[in-house]
This record gives sequence, structure tokens and C-alpha cells, in this order.
Amino acid sequence: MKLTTRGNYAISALMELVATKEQHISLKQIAGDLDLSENYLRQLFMELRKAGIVTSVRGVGGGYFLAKDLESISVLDIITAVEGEINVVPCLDEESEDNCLRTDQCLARNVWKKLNDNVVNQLESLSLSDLVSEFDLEKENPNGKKL
Amino acid sequence: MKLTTRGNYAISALMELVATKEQHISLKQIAGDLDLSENYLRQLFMELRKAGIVTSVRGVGGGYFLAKDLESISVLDIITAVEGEINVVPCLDEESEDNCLRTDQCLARNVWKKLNDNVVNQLESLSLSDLVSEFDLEKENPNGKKL
DNA sequence: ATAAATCCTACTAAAACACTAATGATTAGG
DNA sequence: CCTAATCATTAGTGTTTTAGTAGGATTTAT
Repeated sequence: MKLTTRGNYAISALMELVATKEQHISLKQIAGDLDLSENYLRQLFMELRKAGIVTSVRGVGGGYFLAKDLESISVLDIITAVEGEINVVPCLDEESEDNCLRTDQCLARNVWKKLNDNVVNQLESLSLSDLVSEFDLEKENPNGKKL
Repeated sequence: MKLTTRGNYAISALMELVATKEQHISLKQIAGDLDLSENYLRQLFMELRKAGIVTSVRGVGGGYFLAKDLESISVLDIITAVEGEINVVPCLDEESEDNCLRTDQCLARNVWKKLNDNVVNQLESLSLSDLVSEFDLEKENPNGKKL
């Protein structure tokens, strides 16, 4: 039960984007700051753009900026943009009908459904702006525990 | 963000074990009933045994039976037995210290932690007996929706 | 002894993940 | 117009995880 690096990278990158006071920021800069692969990040940003989370400007001096304000971008938006639908178990995936053909395999389907809804709700109710303020708080009061 | 087949198989198999009124049941029978690989299931049951969820009897007429009563076996117990610790993101894994070295990579760590705790609690508060009764309920009132 | 069962471990095919690389499209500045 | 910076897109690749196979060792009822 894991989110992949994609979600984490995307969130880190967006936070980085927010942190710069510039209107926009180039991938090169983000990738440099976070020490991530520029090409890999680019793929993620492609998805973020398709999802309407960022807008891109091409050419010299171009880059990305947020397409919406912080409050209207949820963590769920970001995650689903780069990782696809959240399904705690494969059989919840509506796309692939071939799962869950066997009733007894999915005795626990209701359980997974509830769990999944819960996770989704939690991620949905958390905005990028929540993340930012939480991070600022943490920075000014780093409570011992190593990060 | 997925649980693997292991967790699902283990739960299905244990439900099957509960469903039989016998004292114990052989892997062959479970595997046959669920149409799963006997060898693969065996590996899962090895973990379930180590976790103290089932007990085994070797030799002719042997098999497995629950080591505890239904109420004291949580879904979390089962999942962690066959899939290991639940960590929604790798950086929550206490074992591998090499994760999370970079603070800015883990801006969202607090978020993941909360999310993870939530998932864990939910799975912990659900027992095998809850699953069984939910399944029985569902059987006598299948509500339209294809499983 | 034999057959039925668990125990244990090593191996393997397929899929997912995390990139790399290369090439094309667009645009600002000189 | 030319060039360099930047995004856009797609193909390929090494590593890890997952899901399963295979086979021998051990135990035990008959």
C-alpha cells in the first residue's frame, strides 16, 4: 500500500513553485533545487498541466505557474494527476472489469471501498495552501524528531 | 496506492477457513475452492502462522485452523502478516533510514503520517468476525450492484 | 512403508517503477 | 531571421516488486 515517488515529487515541486515569489519558474530550476531529474519531472508536469493544475509558457524565459489559487488545488488533485485514480486494491478499479469476477475473491470489497473513500476524502480535504502553512509552521518550530 | 493480491488472497482464504465447519482445512482444499495456486497460498499461510493467526497440523489429515477467535483477528493483522508494515509512502518506513534524508522532499511527511495512521486504525478496528457477518448480510441481500 | 499433508527455499516470468535519451515544437531577444 | 532557452512527446532501459513455479525435506495417520 504505497504512493510512488511521482506523487511526492509532484508535491515537492509544486511547493517549490509556490515558494518562489516569481510568477513562474522553469523546470530546470525546480529540478536543480530539488535535485531531481529534469526529464522525469517534465513528465509529471505534463500530467499536472493536463489536469489543469499548472499552466506552461514556452520559449525563452518560460516555465510553469499555478493555474489556480492554492486553496483550490487539493492533494488529491495532484496525486491523481500523476498517479491515476486511487484504488487501495486493484478490484476497486472501475476501468478493468475483469477484476472482481469472482465473488469470493472479493469478500472484502466493501471494506476496501470504505477504506478507499476515507483515504480519498482525506486527501481531497487537504489543499496545497494547507500544506504550505503546515510546512511554514514546522520550519519555525522543528520539534526534535528527525525528518 | 495499492494493497497487493497477497492481502486479498489471505483474507479470502481465512474466510474460506471460517466458512468450513470443520476444525481445520487443508491448503489443497482452500486453493481448490478459491482457484488459487496452492504453492503461493502456502507461502502466505507460512506468514500467517508466524504471525500467530493460524496454527498448522502436519501429516495426513492435517491442515490449518485459526489460532485465535474471530474477534481477536483484525484485518490489519492479516495484511501486515502477508504484506509487511503499512506505509502509504516509502519515507514512512522506519526500517530504511536512507529515505527522507532530504527535508524538502518530505514536505508532506506529516500529511502522509496522518493518512497512514488513519488507514492503520481503520484496518485495526475491523475484525475477521466483522468481515464474516458483513459478508453474510450481503449474501442474503445482494443489492443490485455487480460484485 | 506409503500417502497426505505442511515446511522451506530457490528460482523465474511479468509487470510496475524510475528514470534516460533523443527529437520536435515554440517563442523571446538580438 | 537566427539562435538559445524552454516546453512537448515518445521510445527505450535498468531495477525492483509481484506473483507464481518447482522441488525436495519433514511430519504423521493409516
